[in-house]
Amino acid sequence: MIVTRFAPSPTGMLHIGGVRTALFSWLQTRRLGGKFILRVEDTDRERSTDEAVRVILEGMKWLGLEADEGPYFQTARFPRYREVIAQLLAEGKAYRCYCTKEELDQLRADQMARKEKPRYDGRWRDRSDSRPGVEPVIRFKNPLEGEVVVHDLVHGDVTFKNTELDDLIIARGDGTPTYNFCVVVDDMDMGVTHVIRGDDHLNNTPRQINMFAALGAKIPVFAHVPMILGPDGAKLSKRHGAVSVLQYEEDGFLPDALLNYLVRLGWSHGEQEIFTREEMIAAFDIADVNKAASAFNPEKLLWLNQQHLMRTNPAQVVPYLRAHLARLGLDVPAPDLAAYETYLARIIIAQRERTKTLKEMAEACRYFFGETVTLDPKAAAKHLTEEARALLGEFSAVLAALPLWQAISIHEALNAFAAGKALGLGKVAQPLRVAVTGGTISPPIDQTLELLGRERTLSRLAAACALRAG
RNA sequence: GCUCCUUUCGUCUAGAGGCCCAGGACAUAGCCCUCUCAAGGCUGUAACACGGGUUCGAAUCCCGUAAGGAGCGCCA
Repeated sequence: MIVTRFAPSPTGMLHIGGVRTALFSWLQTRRLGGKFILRVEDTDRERSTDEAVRVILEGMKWLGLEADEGPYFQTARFPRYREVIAQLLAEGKAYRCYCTKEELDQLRADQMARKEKPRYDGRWRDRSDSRPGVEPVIRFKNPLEGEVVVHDLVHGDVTFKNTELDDLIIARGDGTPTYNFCVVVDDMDMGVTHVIRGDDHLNNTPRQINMFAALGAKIPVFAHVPMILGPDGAKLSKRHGAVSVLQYEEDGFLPDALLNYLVRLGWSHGEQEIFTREEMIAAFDIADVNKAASAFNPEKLLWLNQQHLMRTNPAQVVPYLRAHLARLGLDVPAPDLAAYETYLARIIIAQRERTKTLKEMAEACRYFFGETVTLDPKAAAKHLTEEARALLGEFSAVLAALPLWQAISIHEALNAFAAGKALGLGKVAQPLRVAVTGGTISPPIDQTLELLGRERTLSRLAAACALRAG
């Protein structure tokens, strides 16, 4: 069985870069029935925030990337790390280093001056004495020679020389463990078989492999996925894209659309652009992921969101639309909840091909709620002219007499009415639209009227006709 | 500076030596459809970073160069 994990650090907001890594890990386990673990790497207690943890948990839930295990918190595992450190120390695979920060800074500065790669020189590696007044850090004894080969599913084999690696710190002066060490212990303890993470970690991997080896653990398979760049090709920043994943919920995106967009960054399956969750699961393989970073393209996300809006069963969209209507104070369920939701589903069908997000859709739906409607002054001035209002007055009598209140019959009545007046359809439909929706944009007028119902249609027409009458 | 990674239309990508004077998608331009806005359909503009090799033949293999990125922390 394959085991993957998503291990975000709650020092910044979970954004789409992290989400895509999570998605890749999750997908890789779904097809083959593996296990997906969520682990919060919160060892940096200074910079970790509760808010960031909340975003991770809520974001993953919103996206439906539910973990099979966890969330684990590294801060809860400190005793275990201490235990492993003691073991390494006892086995001579780690040692205490009494260097002060000043000493290390000096060492680095000297090396830089000599144009060398800055690294710890191992000066305490073979000492067994101590230095009073200095709380020692614990360093891992990295092999001095040989090579480490990272077998990477996206990059292939990447070779590092051990001479390029130094003895990294695995526990700070205060005894707390550091990232590179915790990851190894966790991945070992949790039986992680596939480490899928951003390629900014590729350089850390050889050290981690050496630690896995020192602990006698099985070395997992790695897959370092490329980063996501901002639309301008620069590193993702707060100005574009590096916002909390929950922002996308607020902006009106469907989780599946966001996931679909992200899965296509660095991965493809023939010429297919639109994937349901199930299709992604069936087609995805981490080994097919590209090596190069890709830029985030908000337009394509928008397009995909609409595609999903148009293809998803309206009943499934209803709860999402309701959340956005609620934000506008428009979600007032009728006593008959089922009827209300059916009504919303019909609205969704009418609106989905002209709105790209749920937020837009909710805003475009204002005139479907409430009795009256506010007229857009410009639209009214242009379309509700005196003769237009006369037409509307006449036509409303036709509507009032219509035996069946259905789009088809409304459509026929409208056609006949316009033909009778020798007018183009637009000459009647557009004033009608303005009178009844307040603006110039809506679904086809027959559908709009059907959804509005006869009562509201007639009262709004009457209101429009009464407008500045005389 | 050193080590590692990356490089096909503006963007996401297809392409694993001849099927490619490079295909699809978003965006963009034009046309069609049309009661508005859309959606949809059709057509167009647009790319193999550069330089050397290898080969009958290279986007695909090799070597350089350039440009980006990452790591080199008692951050994760």
